Amino acid sequence: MLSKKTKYGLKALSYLASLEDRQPVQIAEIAKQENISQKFLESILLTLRKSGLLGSKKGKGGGYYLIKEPKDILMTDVMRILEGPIALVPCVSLNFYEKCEDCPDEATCSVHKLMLQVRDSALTVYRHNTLADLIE
Amino acid sequence: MLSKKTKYGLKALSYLASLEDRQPVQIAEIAKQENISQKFLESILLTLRKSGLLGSKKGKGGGYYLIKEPKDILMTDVMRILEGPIALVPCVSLNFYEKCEDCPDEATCSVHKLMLQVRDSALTVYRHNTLADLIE
DNA sequence: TAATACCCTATCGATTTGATAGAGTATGCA
DNA sequence: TGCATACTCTATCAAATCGATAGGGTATTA
Repeated sequence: MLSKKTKYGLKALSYLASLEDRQPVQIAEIAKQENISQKFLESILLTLRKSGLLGSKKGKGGGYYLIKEPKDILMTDVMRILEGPIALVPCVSLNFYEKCEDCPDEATCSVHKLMLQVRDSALTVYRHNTLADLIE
Repeated sequence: MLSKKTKYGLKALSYLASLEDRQPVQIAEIAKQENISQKFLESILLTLRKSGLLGSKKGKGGGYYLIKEPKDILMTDVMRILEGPIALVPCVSLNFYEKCEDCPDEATCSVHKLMLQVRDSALTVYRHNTLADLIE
């Protein structure tokens, strides 16, 4: 299941991308437009800023804004920042690899075999979608 | 993330499929061979039996066995039984559909759009894999 | 009839999730 | 300068979920 964090993060990014200019937008505006708890959204936007997808401006007239153009923001990056690993098990993860404790041999593991295919299929989707594609 | 329940369930099914005959196999044997907590596995096998994938025999010489041939057991069915919805959000689920509370319009929702593609890519994988494919 | 092995319910600690509260700090403008 | 604005950060919390375990019940077979 997709976490609310990821869902809200995607919606917030889409909202920013849908605006014509790249002026700072207040948290309150995004929260209201997208039906998101403002405080929760606050922490999500902070994550996105720290990871380099968003910029922020403090004080009056401040807010959050996209640093890159929507067409240059890949879903692979967004998903890894918000949701974490794209793989369903650590032993097939490219960026978060971990060996299974219980599994003696990955090469013959049926779960490994299946999850490798699932990961690749998901990666293909995320690599072919930018933020711009989502708001068309 | 894939739950341990699904992971163990897949391993147990693969173990049964890898055996030559279809005689009942005791929980203890599967648990030992696949490094799974026996009690936990017990509840998983019970789920698989209730859903029709496994049969069981009580008493001495009893155990669990596959009802269908491995090549006739689709991963779509296995995953739905063990893990639940294949979709990452209920609003794109075929078998567990639910409307999002916060989302005013699915047709224009960016999350919906992306998750629809992810679901389809996962479904394609699960539909093209049977239990027999996993143990090759 | 006794041993075996599945059946079922209950419980429990740990973790995660989604949300909230509140104080701190930088900025812009009058 | 001083104040209002709006992001920043930490702490907390209830609820849900997960993985695991315990223990007794019941059907079957040798």
